[in-house]
Amino acid sequence: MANIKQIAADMGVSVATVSNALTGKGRVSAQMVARIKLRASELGYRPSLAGRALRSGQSGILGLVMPDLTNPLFPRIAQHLSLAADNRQVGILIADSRGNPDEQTQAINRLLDRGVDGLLIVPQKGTTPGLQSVPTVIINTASDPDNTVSADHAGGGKLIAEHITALGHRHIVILGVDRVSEVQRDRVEGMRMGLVTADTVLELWGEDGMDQLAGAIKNGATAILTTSDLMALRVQSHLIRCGIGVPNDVSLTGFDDLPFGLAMHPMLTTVAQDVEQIAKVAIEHLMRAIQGEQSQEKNDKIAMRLVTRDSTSLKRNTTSLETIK
Amino acid sequence: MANIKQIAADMGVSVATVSNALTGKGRVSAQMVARIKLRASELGYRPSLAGRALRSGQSGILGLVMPDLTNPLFPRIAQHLSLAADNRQVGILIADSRGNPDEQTQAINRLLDRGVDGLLIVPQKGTTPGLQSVPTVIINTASDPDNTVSADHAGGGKLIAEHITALGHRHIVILGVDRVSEVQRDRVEGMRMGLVTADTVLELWGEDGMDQLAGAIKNGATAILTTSDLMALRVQSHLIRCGIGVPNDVSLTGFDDLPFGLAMHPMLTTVAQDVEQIAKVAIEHLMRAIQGEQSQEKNDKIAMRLVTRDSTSLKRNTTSLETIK
DNA sequence: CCACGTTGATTAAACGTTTTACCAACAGGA
DNA sequence: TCCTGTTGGTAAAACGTTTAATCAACGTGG
Repeated sequence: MANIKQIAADMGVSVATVSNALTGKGRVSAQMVARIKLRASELGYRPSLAGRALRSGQSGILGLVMPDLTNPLFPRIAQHLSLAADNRQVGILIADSRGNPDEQTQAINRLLDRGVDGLLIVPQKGTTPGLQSVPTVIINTASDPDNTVSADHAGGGKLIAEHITALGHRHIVILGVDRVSEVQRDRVEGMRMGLVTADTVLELWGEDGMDQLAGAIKNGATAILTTSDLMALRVQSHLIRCGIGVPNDVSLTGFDDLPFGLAMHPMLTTVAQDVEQIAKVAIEHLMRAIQGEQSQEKNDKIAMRLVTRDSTSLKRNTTSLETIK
Repeated sequence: MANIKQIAADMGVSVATVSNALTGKGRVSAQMVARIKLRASELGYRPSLAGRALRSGQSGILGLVMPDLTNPLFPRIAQHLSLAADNRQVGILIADSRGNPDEQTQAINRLLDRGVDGLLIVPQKGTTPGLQSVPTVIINTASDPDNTVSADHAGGGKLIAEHITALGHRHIVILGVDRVSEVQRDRVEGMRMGLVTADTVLELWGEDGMDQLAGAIKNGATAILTTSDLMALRVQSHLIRCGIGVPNDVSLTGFDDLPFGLAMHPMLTTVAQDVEQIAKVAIEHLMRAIQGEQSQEKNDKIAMRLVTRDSTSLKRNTTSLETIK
């Protein structure tokens, strides 16, 4: 627990000189800088962030507000945010908004109480946190007005739709999880853009949609595009029970590239968010805003990446189902 | 940005009195306390954590060190830790050890630099972080020497093994993921304890083990106990290809109760960690240690919970496989 | 020789809080 | 009346850092 005063006394020099030497500001002779730095590291000196924060008015800490754990991207985003923050010598304080908009604002307030310099918010489904007293970046909500960075969900939908049409499929089912989610709607929107060359596109939602699947396939659908890997897993289980094979009878895709997609058989074709890039850009924007520089582009969409695996294949001319018929 | 000095000036009173009134220490008349509290809330006063930290030497912040994202419990633990921390008015600063023991010590150092009052560490597989300069609690590693709180992995294994023997199964396969992981070994250990009444127990590990599965079943095994839900999913996919039905021909269990277990068909029987309790106990221990009280029990095992779903069933006298044979 | 710019370092204030020591006023008991 | 204890409050220091203002010393050009 060596402090600046001890180093100063130890070397017969003033505290200001030590501070200047260590931070590189002010005017100190080169050799004095060297001697001070040496002695400081010998003593294992660690500047007190509290002292610095008090003086500078900046805590060097960002607040991260995360929704409930239904978002399976949480750990990866947090991990990469933490990495990006480390590179810039700032810390990340987490808060949990527990699925509830009220808790979300409370979480934000707790972080503000702690004096964070800025906020990273992954908002609750459908909510748009208002303007805060510190610079803020919204993560991963599609069509938000203000400073937001997000995966290009629509682009991802288009990507996977183009993949499926390139394989020759012309009768497609889109299966969404939840209509209220803006993200889900964006994904579906993108899929439709990529399906302009398709003959029929059937859009289904949720549990009910699932039940109509077998019928749709009997009517000629050869590909199912879901808006979530979890949904894709459920569809696959469902199809097996109906005696429908993936990808032989019907191609199936997910969304988000969750780890279990690799454990499925066949392994799931899906589309992945570039969480690393999202985190990097988010921190960049936020730090720029904190340093008072206005960022030119208020809205940033990070491209998604197609992950081609085994659950999609070329459209066959005669499927086993047709022979059954 | 009202501070204590402004409130003091505003009310014609000294800063010490304001501080005493707001913190409840010192001697201030009841009515003065009321007046000061009122005025403070009117002005939207928020105490500066920096000032307080500097004076008290305590930051009110705990550091959380997490391993790479292969641990799917990360978000839930973090979430509940954050909740438990909120209740005690402390913040949680996250750091990522990125799968690498060197990075782990670096992450710890970064947190110490930030002046955290204590550390919560979920260690890398196989590593045991040394004694730190601040109170520390290790989370979720089984047989660690010091202050650790963890799920009772062995107990969980025993639980699921007893479930399977209660269903009448007598020829069991245990399938582990990775022999290096202490957690995995503990789970297997527990399973064996629950299988004392079984006739044959075959212990397999990893990819190779998977390949021997079909053979084992031909030889009469009727239940497969895995040490991870992910593994169970892969096994199920594998068995389907071999024409082996779950649970009709063979019962299957996972470990950890990950979300996708509900999306599988049949839904996966597994065993769940009580992460909420783990988080609560961990924070309790840590706060006690920070406040200088020695906790009596250095090691805490939190019971796991059996989640019975559809992938396990009563042992049939004649399975479809036997009729095939 | 003087005015002056530069270099290297110091002094002191400031950030917001907590806390110890002190003080004034007052009441009660002897 | 004097001693003592209590109550309600204040003054000032302390935590560790940064930084604006100041200063001494030392050439240097005029």
